[in-house]
Amino acid sequence: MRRTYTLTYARNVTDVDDKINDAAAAEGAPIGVITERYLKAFHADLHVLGVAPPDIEPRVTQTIPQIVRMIERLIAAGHAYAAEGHVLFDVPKYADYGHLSGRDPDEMIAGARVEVAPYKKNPADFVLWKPSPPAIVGWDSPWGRGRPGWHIECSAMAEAHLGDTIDIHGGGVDLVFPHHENEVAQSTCAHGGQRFARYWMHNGLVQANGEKMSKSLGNVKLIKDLLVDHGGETVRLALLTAHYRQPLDWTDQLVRETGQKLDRMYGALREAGITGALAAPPSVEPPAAVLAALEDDLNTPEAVAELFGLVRAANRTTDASEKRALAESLRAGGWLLGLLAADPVAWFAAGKAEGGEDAEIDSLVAQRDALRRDRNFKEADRIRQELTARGITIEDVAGGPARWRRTR
RNA sequence: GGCUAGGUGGCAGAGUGGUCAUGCAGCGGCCUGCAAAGCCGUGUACAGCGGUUCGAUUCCGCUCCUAGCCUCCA
Repeated sequence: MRRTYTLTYARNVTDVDDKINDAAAAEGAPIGVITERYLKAFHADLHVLGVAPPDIEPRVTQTIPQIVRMIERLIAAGHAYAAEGHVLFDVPKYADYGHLSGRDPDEMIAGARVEVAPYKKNPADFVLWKPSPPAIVGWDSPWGRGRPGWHIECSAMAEAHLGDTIDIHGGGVDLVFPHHENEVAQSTCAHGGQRFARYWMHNGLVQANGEKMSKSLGNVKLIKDLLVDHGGETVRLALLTAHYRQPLDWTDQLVRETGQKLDRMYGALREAGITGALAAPPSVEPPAAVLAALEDDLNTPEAVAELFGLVRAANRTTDASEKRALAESLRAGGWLLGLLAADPVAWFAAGKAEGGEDAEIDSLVAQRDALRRDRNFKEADRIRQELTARGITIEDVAGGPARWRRTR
């Protein structure tokens, strides 16, 4: 996006809610200790995945005055009301409620299953501010000591940092209702009917072996656990396998095939003589087809397919300079996707250790090279068989020492 | 039950009103001492039933199935 637009990327952090409060109470620590810990881990994981950091990362606890002021405006405009220390958004007063998520407010009210709090004028009304008992974190407000409800914080942070209207709002599909619906309602009503977001990008969810990841099912995959077994680049490409709006089923097969894909790409770079890691944007222009795929609603599967077109072209040509040019184009395309920046030789050496078993394998491969030079193929093949059985694939190189890698 | 998004070749996964996705796996060939890697070739794939059209996987309707949300979790 930055190729075409001046971009400000903001990512809100909700660093106070009832789950955090519960965790803090359980540990006897202030909420800041809990949120700081998880935020750090979150940042570390994203860094390994090659996710670009936001320009600004506002936090709820630093936005309380703006939240209070926004609630005051909503009350003044007749879109919210205070009751028993709570402030609630008056849903029926906002005619477009339900538009984003395609829901009919009347039906939702009729189908409300949850017990309706007595202070609500309408079952669909949601909390903007709620009172905090002394044991729970709270801030002074015109309605007494309390804390923000879920939803208002995002409206207030967006307003404080990006203005009344933002261009693109992202988030998981699971947040469309109620969170984003409520955000639209609050922001639109606080801004005299001004449009809140021009575009919404809702990403599909990652599933695990065909079922939803959830704590209650106990099948949640943490990024840091995935990274123990696989490189960040492999996890990243695996996540880019499906279009962002589609759900993605996380399986062992997916990860294995993703490793094979990267082997194929890095193999083409290596054969073309590309060396070293790429630390800064490449000077070569990215392939137009890759750029076009990404600019078309972020079609990453299409972009990756275009990358493979370059792989094949580079592998096919026997002209060294053409091969090199295609490989550099491939790498420039990979850069747009946050891929292929590693040193190609190092890629295939990843996971190899000095000494130990790997030193022994090195030695066996060298022995086999010598046997092949003596045309003692019987003995050379015996060593290869032994290594194959140990999960090692050998690639002979004409006029040089053989390469080996662990079989995927 | 309501809403939303989907059902594409063995698997994963794009896309399109009328020749090609792509990757993995399979099969045949080239290369190789033999392999691996790579290259070349190879698949009556578009849930079912109707409709629109000269022509539909692509548009419309219905049916069946799946996932998500409407509730926890994130």
